Amino acid sequence: MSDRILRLPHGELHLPVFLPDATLGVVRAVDALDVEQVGTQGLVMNVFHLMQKPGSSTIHALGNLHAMAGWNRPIITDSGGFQAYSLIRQNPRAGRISDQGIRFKPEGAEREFQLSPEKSVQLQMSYGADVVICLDDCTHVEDPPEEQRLSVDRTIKWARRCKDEFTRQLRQRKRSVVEERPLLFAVVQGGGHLDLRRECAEALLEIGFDGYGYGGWPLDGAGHLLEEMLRFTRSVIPAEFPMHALGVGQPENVLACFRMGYEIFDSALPTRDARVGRLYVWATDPGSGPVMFENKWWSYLYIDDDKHIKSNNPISPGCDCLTCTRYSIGYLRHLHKCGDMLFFRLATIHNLRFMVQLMQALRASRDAVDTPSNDVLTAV
RNA sequence: GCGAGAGUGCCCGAGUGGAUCAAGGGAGCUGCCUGUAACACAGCCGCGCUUCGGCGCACGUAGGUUCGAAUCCUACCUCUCGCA
Repeated sequence: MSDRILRLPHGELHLPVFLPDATLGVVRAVDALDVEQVGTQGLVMNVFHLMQKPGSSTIHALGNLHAMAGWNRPIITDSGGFQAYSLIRQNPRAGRISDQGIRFKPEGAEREFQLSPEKSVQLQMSYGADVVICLDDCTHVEDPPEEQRLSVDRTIKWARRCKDEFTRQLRQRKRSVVEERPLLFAVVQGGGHLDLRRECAEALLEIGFDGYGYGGWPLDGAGHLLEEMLRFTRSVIPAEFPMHALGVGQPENVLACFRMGYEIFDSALPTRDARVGRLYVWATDPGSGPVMFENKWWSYLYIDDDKHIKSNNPISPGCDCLTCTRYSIGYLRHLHKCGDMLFFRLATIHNLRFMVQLMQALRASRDAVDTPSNDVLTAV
């Protein structure tokens, strides 16, 4: 079986991999053991949120991200570029982005925060992240060309500063510590412009990173995946580098991105969908044979639908998760309708299990066409 | 039993004679949700008809006054507080 593996300080990531978003240091509604038992390999956390809540000194006092969250497998930390961008896009008075970095004061916050490329890297490393992501200057596809230009220039400059800070931090580490170093990923911006995407990707490759991410909002106004842009960007980055489709988590979109060569995914969608009662269902039990991705291979189950009131079936036939092996759709619907918190946990466990199974199925589908080889991705 | 007060849509609650549909919350329902969302946002939200323009019935119940009543009057029912 061919296996593409990312070796990290806290373990390996077998690619492709989906990492649930534990933005604030927790996958909402579930505990670390739930996440682990479902087969999740790693989590994505976010410095933008964590530096505010609970704050860096508290995180350090609690033994850093892994100890704090009771999670001893890999953690990728996001730089905060996207979140700052989203915040400021929604409310221009909430912050400002300049060449120096980002200053922001979220509503309700006591003080102003600031993030620079250097600071983002310092924080991520000090928190004990396994993969550090460069601070990027995010845009929306529909933003004007001038802004895309500016975003690309800034993202490249910031990436260089992140790399410098990253190597500086590594050098300062004591030699006696024989732990594996974290990886550093850069993010390719460029909005909807092929030339800018290429320019950004090539400049980042020149600087040299362990992996790359597709940056910017990955969907168009109608919610469709920006396939052309994603495919093109992946094609510019050599195949030996893993690529992270940041924020892509809808199963269909994950499949599409995987086929383009993306192997790392993170999103709040599967867990959020779970919380609002939108559950993922396999058309056929993935444990009973290879998944045929050609047809309608999965569907949504809306737990509130009246037709489920007396359903004694599990959410997804054959699913081996705690929720499906133990509880019926009818009971889960009841839990949701009466607002019991248990629903959030059970639903989240199921959707996360679905994503793990999806990754296994994607890996199997690759094995069916690839020549067997062991391919361990090495650091630059 | 006596005295005082109160009964408004699923819940809370404004409204004390008149303009269009009983204000406004909450709950509920629909939609939205992809590197922030148990949030926020948008729509619906008394009942019955409808040729989709409307029509009829609803403010504890039943009568009454009035051109017109959730609003005023009478009786009854129910609840709350106080006194026995």
